Amino acid sequence: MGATKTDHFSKRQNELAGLAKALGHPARVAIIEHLAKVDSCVCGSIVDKLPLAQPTVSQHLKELKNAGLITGTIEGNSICYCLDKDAWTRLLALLTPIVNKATAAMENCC
Amino acid sequence: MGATKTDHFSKRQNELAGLAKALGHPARVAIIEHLAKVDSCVCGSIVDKLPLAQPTVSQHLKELKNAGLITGTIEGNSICYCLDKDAWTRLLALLTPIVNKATAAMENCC
DNA sequence: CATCTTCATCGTAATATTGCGATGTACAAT
DNA sequence: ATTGTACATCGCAATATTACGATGAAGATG
Repeated sequence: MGATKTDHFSKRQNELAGLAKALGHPARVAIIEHLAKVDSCVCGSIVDKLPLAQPTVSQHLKELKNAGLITGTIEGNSICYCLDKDAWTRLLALLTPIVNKATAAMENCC
Repeated sequence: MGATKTDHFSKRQNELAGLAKALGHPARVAIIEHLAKVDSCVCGSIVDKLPLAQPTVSQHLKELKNAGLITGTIEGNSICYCLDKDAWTRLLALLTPIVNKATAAMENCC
């Protein structure tokens, strides 16, 4: 065992888990926060911002791209990374109802 | 290698990564959604809702508790699980600025 | 063309996660 | 006291993740 039983869960559950999993590493959070701080696309220079070797960063960027949280457009010799609007909107849409329930639940609860 | 270099990143980044990682599995999303749907604490009966064996569910619940997303109170023979208001509020607070930037960035971007 | 820069991929080692059977613990009920 | 129920923990096997050196591919630059 060790493989996640993806097929036993709903599409929605797998979608949220996939997005959350992509965010579930500080290096990837750092990448995302950097893109958010710059407030636009970033061509190159992402490796320099992280305390990790280039292949490792490349791998993290790949996972973020696979999850859909960022896009990468080839820009001459380097690559232009950008936050993906739709994915982040979707993530918030998936989380908000849960957060609402979580904050409301305390009333009639332990 | 293989160990996450937690100490190279900021407290904030590790905090968000930790919360996201806990959500990064469909079984744990399913648990959370169940708690949200019921809209109050749930004593027992969580194992029955998942297509996983009891020790596996117990482990997922433990991770959610460690991340702080849920609380578990001993209630006689069973345990009362509940969404943790503060953690979810915090998660939203960590994500919102990023989402705002993500939705705004498309304007002046690739 | 030769070379540099930028990023991806391969291969591999270390470590973490996932899943479950077996077993343990604690309270409840008879 | 014995049995049952609910959950946790242990131990193991299968798989996934993390990290990086070495190497490869593609455009830029001299």
